[in-house]
Amino acid sequence: MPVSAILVAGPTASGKSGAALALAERLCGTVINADSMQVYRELKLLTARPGGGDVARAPHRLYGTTSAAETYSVGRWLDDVAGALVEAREEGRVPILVGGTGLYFKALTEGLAPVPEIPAEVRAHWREQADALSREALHEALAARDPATAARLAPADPQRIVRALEVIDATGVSLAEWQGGNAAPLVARGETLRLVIAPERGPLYDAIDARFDRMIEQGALDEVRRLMSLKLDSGLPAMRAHGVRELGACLSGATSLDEAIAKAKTESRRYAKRQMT
RNA sequence: GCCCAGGUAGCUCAGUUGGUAGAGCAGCGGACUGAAAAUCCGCGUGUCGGUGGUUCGAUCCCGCCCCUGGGCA
Repeated sequence: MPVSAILVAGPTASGKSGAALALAERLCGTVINADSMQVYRELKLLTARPGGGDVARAPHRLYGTTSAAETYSVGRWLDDVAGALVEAREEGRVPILVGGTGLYFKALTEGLAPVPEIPAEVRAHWREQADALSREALHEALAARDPATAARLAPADPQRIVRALEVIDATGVSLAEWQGGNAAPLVARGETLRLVIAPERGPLYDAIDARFDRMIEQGALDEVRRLMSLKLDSGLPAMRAHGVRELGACLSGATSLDEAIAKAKTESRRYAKRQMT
């Protein structure tokens, strides 16, 4: 059975990128990003994006390709990956996908519901509603239009409820129905070699802490200062990267650096825990 | 040395008019279909600082001791 792609997954700070790079060198591969945050150009240090030395050793794709002012998504990633896969194959290189975003791997190997792009006005409208309404009211609004999807969602889960609302609003079809028929996956599960890096909890947490200290030494504060100077909407995905809010609070004088560092480390640890489940 | 205030979950603290205690955060388990580094769900036994005493019964009241703040010498 042919292996059409290698997938490398694992929690943050587990050494995925290094492993992928080593494989790429040995197998004549192209490293392709499967991380939702490493796509943002302005976030290099905080997302531990592969640097110049790494990029020189093997081709890297889909890193730092998007402005932090944009909202990236699984859908966009699938489009981008499709191109990167074609390119790698044409060059005779093995695609090595590496990243911590489980949803991206899932969409890659299982396909995604073919929901059309939702107009920006519709998305903006429901996001405003989410801020304006109570959680219960938002859930009731969905139940009135799309009882099937509403029944599957927790009333306290505004993010998914907003998504369901914008889909029924823009397409007239229930999200539950859309999700019943996925588009064909880009790579079949059986044709992939899947590597999962699963470190012990204790050493992993130590690695997370040590890596964040290194980020600070390398100028993570400046990176956040530059990001802040763009005056972007705090609801943007890039603004939710671990450390952005914490270091931002420190820069504005709201908290001490030690406090910001401790909080950012905690966020990363909690994230690693979620990645492992 | 003396006087005050504290010592309760990993941390910050609440509480029990005496019937062995509970929140937030952390932590742990889990879910997940275009914001996923997101969003959401579930999980609370800890010598209630130590030791004597009063009491049917003490984490709570009393004595002594230890520790931490603050004040006075």
